Amino acid sequence: MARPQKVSPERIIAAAAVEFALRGYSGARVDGIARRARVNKAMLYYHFGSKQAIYQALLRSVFTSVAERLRAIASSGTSPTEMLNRAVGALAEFTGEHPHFPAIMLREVAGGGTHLDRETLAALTAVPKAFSAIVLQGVQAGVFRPMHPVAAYFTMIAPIVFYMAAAPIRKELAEARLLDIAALSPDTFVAHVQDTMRRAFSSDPARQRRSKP
Amino acid sequence: MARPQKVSPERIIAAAAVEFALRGYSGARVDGIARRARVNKAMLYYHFGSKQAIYQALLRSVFTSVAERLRAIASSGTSPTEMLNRAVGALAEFTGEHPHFPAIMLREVAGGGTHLDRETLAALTAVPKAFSAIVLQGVQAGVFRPMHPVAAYFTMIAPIVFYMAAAPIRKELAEARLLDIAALSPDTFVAHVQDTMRRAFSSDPARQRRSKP
DNA sequence: GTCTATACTTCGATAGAC
DNA sequence: GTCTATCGAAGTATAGAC
Repeated sequence: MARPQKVSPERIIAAAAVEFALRGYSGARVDGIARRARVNKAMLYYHFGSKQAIYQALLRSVFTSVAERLRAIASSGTSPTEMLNRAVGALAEFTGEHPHFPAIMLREVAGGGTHLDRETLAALTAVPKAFSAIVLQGVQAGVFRPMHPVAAYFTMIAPIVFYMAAAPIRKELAEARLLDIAALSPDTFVAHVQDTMRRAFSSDPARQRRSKP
Repeated sequence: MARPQKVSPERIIAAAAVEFALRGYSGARVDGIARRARVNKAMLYYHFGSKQAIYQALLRSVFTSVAERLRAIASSGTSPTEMLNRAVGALAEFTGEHPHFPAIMLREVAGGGTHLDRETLAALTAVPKAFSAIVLQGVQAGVFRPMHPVAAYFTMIAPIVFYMAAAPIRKELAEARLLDIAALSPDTFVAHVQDTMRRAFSSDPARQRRSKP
């Protein structure tokens, strides 16, 4: 019978996601995280010990979730082409649930892993590994052309993450009438990436429409 | 006959590029920029007035250079497919000359343009506009499938910038033996992206090899 | 476990001599 | 134009009461 007050650590991580995504590691303020989580700043230090520890806990949580979704798709038993579609869709869907994910990923890549310990790096690595499993199945089945699975990973995840993270700047450019992108909705773009990846990965044009030549 | 001391503003911008790329806007230190540029900190304020002004000058310079290269390709008169190859190559080449460019771009996208004035936003916009000119030529000639040119832009630039910016983290993961990417050199990846984009943008399999069906 | 108050540090910016 | 010295704000982290 302990009670009322919601858990805390989860709320703190959720608040940290917003703060780090918006301002970056250095720009994020511990006070800002505390305010967003509606807990006292001392609580952050009580639960996590440091700003860096909060950051690492956040990244481990995010990357582990993403990798799990991709692994589920990789072991679903459907066709590689369908897995590819679902992988792109799953990333878009994950972004819908965690709108801060793309910016966090972009910032961490740009930061070169400076603030990460080995465990967090391992969690990050699980994402390309999960996607590689999909690519390898497609290549071995002959429906994808031979390619380095990590190269395929970069060409798939970068457009999705980049476009999604660019949401604020796209909005700003559209409103300032600097760029005409009214027709480019997120759904449209996700479909574009699925189409693009399917064409780019297919082993050859003849097989592009039928999986059994 | 003024003399000795090299110009300064250029040196400051070059130093700022390194500092901002490595640490992000908030993480970058004005003292750090001054030290890298081997000028006194007061000189930065004499020439630029504020940290933010240095940042904006840097971004205008970088985006303007990139846009110019793409525009040159767009008006070169070669085939759209060749332009596409050259655009990807030009971005890779630009990164070779300005190794900090990818991280700066990723960080700015993630930051949502927060630190930018309208002029800098316009300079940023020139990049997708220049690439769109290439895409539109290809679509009108029938060698590219119909697509939103800005969608095409995102799918092309994101992999290059993302992969290049990831250089430090790729190195770290490879050395920690967390990911096997020894075979994935920058040259290999650039060729992969060129191949991927050519396949993804082609109007249809039959036309992939001949421009006149 | 939770909060207030504060110690300690770092950073952006400027004053003022030369 | 260039430098040294420094101010004031803001930031991370902690002490200590409850």
